[in-house]
Amino acid sequence: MEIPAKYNPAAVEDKWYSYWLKNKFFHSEPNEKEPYTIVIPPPNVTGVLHMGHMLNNTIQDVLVRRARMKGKNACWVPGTDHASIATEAKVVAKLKAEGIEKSSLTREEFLTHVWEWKEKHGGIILEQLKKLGASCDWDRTKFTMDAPMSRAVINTFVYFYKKGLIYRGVRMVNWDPESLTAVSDEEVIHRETKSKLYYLRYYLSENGKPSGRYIVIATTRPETIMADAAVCVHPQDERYKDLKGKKILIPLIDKEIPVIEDSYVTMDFGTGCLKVTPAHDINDYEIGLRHKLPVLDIIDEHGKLNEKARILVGEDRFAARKKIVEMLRQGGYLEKEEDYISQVGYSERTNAVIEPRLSLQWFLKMESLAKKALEYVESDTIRLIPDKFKNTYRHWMENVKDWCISRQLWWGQRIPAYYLPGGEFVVEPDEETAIEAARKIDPSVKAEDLRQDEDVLDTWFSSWLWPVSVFDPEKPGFPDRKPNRELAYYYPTNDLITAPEILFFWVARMIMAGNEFTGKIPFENVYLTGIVRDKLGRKMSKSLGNSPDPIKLMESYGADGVRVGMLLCSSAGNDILFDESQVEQGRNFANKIWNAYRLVQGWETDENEMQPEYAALAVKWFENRLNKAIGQIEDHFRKFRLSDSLMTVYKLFWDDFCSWYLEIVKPGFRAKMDSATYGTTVKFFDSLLKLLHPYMPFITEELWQNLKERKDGETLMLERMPEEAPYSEELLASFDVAAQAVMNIRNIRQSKNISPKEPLELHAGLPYKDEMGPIIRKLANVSAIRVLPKLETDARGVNFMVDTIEFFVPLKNFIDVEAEVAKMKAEMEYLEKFLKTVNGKLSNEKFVQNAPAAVVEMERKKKSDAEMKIENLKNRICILTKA
RNA sequence: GGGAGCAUAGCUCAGCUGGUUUAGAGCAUCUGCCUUACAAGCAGAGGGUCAGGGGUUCGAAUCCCUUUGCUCCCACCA
Repeated sequence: MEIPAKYNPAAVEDKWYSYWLKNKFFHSEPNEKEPYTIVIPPPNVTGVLHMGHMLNNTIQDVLVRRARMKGKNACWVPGTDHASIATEAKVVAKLKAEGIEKSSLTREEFLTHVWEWKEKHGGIILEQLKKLGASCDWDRTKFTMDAPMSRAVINTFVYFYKKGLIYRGVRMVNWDPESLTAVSDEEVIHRETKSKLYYLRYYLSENGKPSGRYIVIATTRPETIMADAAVCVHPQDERYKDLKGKKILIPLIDKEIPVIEDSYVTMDFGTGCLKVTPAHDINDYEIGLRHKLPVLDIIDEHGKLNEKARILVGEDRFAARKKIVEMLRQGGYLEKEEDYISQVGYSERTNAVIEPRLSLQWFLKMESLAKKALEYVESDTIRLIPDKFKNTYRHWMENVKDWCISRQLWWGQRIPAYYLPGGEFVVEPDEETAIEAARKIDPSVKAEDLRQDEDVLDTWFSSWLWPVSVFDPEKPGFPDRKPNRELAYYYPTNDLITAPEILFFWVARMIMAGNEFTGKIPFENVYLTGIVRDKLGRKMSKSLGNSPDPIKLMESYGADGVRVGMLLCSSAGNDILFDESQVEQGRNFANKIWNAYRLVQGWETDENEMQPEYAALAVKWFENRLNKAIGQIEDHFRKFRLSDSLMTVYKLFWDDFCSWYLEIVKPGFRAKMDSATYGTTVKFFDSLLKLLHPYMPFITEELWQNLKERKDGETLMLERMPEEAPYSEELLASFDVAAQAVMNIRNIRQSKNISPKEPLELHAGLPYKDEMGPIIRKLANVSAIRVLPKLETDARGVNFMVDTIEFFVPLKNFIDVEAEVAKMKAEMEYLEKFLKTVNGKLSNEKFVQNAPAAVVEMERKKKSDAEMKIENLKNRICILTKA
């Protein structure tokens, strides 16, 4: 059968993926084997695949496939996250485009729309992962809002509430006026933003009327002055000593406020006077608490001024800022304005400027949870890879603040707090138990009197249960409950592959929840991938349009090619600068494998043919080479050096197998191959396909299926990975000498214009052992190798050295003596310099005394080798110049 | 403002406990080749003051200090 010269991934990938699915090769059930478990970091249910997912999931798939081939019961649990803010925002936008306002819908109506959207778009990303070859156990696919998963969330809320760790309180929260919800500290991104610092005159009050005297206050937020509760100066500030106990009037509205003293104020910033606005600034709020100042909230949930502001009511905060500046200017209150760069908080989800806002929220106390979570990482019970993230992890855990877990959204798990008409509330997993509990407070309460909290829980409050709840959703919330069979078998999971940006959002919290409910860690290793950037180092984003479409990429380069491209440039924790040329390299590698297969399968064998000597030697050498590489690969995996492991296989296949092994055993034109060599070659190919499979599942399955007759239901996926075996370093070294000789002879042919078809003779000096002679003869077309105790050279031929072995290739014609001598002189110069540094070391008594014996010995060998080489060159130059 | 990390070939990175390192790989570049598996290939070649400076040491890309330049994390001095 004619095989095309180029590998066509499209013809192969879908075929094998459905074969794997059909045979349920990805499916795992608890059994007597050792488990290997990964839970996927659940992507947003409405998301589409981006390059970050590609990297992340390729790594997971490599680890899972490899574990499976090492005989473990590998289980990779896939799923999606309901992502409350992101999903709700998307659906709100979609409804708006259809002319429907969220506010016109009831909660139930809105949720129906979201579920519809989820059914339609949810899972696109999972389908895309299949294109990548991800060997997830799809039968286990979970969604964070599946009924059992949601119940787990509710149960944990009730658990922590009853444990006293969840409380409700009025706090300054980060308010997102776009999505109309509070967000956690971690979801606020601070960016330097150009703004202005306004210097305003606040007049001293004389019986409620402005006196002639004023003080100047610097502010970036003049639109909040109506909410000022005081003016604050530093107690030690001499300039304002006489203001003590005085009253000040807020400009424009002439409201009287006190002057207070607090050491929070920095004397040398601005004017040393601070306006205190407890409702709209976190620090001011704290000052307000210390001085018992009234809190006047003048900005509503949309970021507009409300009627309490008295002026500019209904204006957006930014419009109001412009307008009030104008009013202040006209009123003579504006002393000056300066350009100013300040750190402004933006919502991670909507990019709206965060408004500090007082509101009633639910919080989880973190201190006790964080303690244990820190210990696990500090003691390396959980390993972070790379471990430089331990520092940031520690810093966060030591400075952890209570977690605001309520969100003013509808999409998510609704907080199971039920309010009685009297204002009291109970926290219970469902309405029935809530009524029972409520009746203990007020026996007359009826079911319809209870009102459930309107808010839902932060998405991370559900995803922190993920490694537990995907196996046993009944367990979270009940630490004493016996784990089910699945949890007992698969948990703790082995490796977690995720991005460092969610180390705190997610990883740390999974450790907390895992420990709380199972008493165990959720995973052993956390491999933190870098951010995928474009080749200019910019983060890939939709707005920049610098992110390639992963699906298109796979269509043009093949999934295997893309996987290889991603892996080659990704070391743990480093950002990866993505460039299509890397993917091209992956595709080229797939093509190389394809063509090696074409070569091997095209060979015809002859039972009666004897195995040539060169083939026997090549087999012996490659066996050793393979074993060495397997050891190196094992080592790389132990250290999570995935790109190095791939590079090792890459070179093993391309350089050692294709460029050397196959070239040696390749029979002459139209000749047949002996069946022993053929059989071994197929065996080697088989081993290589196994080593390659975790990185390149599709092409390897395709070739493995064709390499021999296979039965239906057989798969490379479940074959055993070749195992480490001893090898001989001497044998490999001996081959290297031969390989060097071959390369030198090829070089000579090229520079002297001698056809590869013309046989040459080779003379070798004494340290040479002719173990690999047949290989040199075959690859370099050498008719005979003469090993001579004393090499005799003349101007009719070229010499070269491999290590300290001298070779000579006699030629028919005289050579260009001048050029040859020049080359050797350059070589000699290099060696003499080298010798000088070595001699420098050896003549240094302190070195000889202090350095380890082995190091000194090494230097001595360097010295004698260099001396010997120089001697050889001298002789040769002497012979050539005399002749 | 505080903390952490990084800086090695044109690019992406190795270099692990200081000693086969006058520093390696892959890609890219250049020069030959459409040689009967592969031009998505083959055979060669060039390319580096290990960011700058100082120190420790017999010995430094590696350890310490410092300068510069990037990156990240934390922190709302209005």
